[in-house]
Amino acid sequence: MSDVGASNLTERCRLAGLRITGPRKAILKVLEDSSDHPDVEELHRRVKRVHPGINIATVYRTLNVLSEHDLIERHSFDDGRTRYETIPEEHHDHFIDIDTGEVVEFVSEEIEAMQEEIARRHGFEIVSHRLDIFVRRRDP
Amino acid sequence: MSDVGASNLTERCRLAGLRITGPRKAILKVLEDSSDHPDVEELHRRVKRVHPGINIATVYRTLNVLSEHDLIERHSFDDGRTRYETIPEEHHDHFIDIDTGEVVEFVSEEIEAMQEEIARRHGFEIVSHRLDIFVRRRDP
DNA sequence: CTCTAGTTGCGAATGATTTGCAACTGGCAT
DNA sequence: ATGCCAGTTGCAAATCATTCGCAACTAGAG
Repeated sequence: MSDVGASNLTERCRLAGLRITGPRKAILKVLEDSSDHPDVEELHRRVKRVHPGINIATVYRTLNVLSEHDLIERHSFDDGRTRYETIPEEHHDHFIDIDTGEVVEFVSEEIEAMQEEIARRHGFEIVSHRLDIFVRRRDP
Repeated sequence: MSDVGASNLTERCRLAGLRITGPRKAILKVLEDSSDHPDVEELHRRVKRVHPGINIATVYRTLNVLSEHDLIERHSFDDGRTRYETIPEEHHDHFIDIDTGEVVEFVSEEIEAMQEEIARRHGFEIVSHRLDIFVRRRDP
């Protein structure tokens, strides 16, 4: 019962009609085990540890399929490459430390609520959003 | 006094120590005249109308120089290409209509304030941020 | 007017991501 | 179990956005 989450993403893939192949199992496992926001190259590196033969094109293709099915989330901060994370239980936003590149997640009900409010005023319905705050550590 | 803004960006370039060349004049003019958020290819297209011979590499280089000097702002929504806009008088965030691709700007003091608050709680100092809200028009 | 560091055009190089294609393989239907 | 076949994979080549090397220019300081 410790890795309930493990079957979760795989199960959702199955429900989405995706075939659970060897390479995919490996990719899904790595995604589930990653609590950070790795880019494709890093994911490929991690996946190779459990499924050595895998080609990076497969990683790209799988990530695309997964994100098209809303099973993972794609981010583009500002470093040129795309980064991924599993869809979090509850939505969150990001602090990006511009000195270290570290990513910290946070949630704010108030901000979310205010977004809804503003969107409504503009006649929009929110589909999704992203809030990335670029920060640096306060001088101690 | 109608196009005060026109000499503005050019002037700021001069102050930043940049040489105002023919190609640059053209690029600056296009940037000033653009109220949308064009990508490099689109900017190149527009610049060619006023300075036909210009190479896209020049556009790239100039945009990089400008944004390094904080004279324009670079955005990466989710379509893979980078888009630019002149630095707005006051900061704003974006609604992106996922059906049409249209970008609408908005400001919210409250959200800004709330971000400061949250960052402080996390021991961060905000350098900048971006809030992109992906929306669709409310059914009438 | 001269000189030179900053700029430009061009084409080739890069880096990230996609695609064509032939060989495989899950997993539903026998 | 067994066979079938659309979905998937590996590989290499292709594509896309962006950068770079370099020789030829040119603002604009002196």
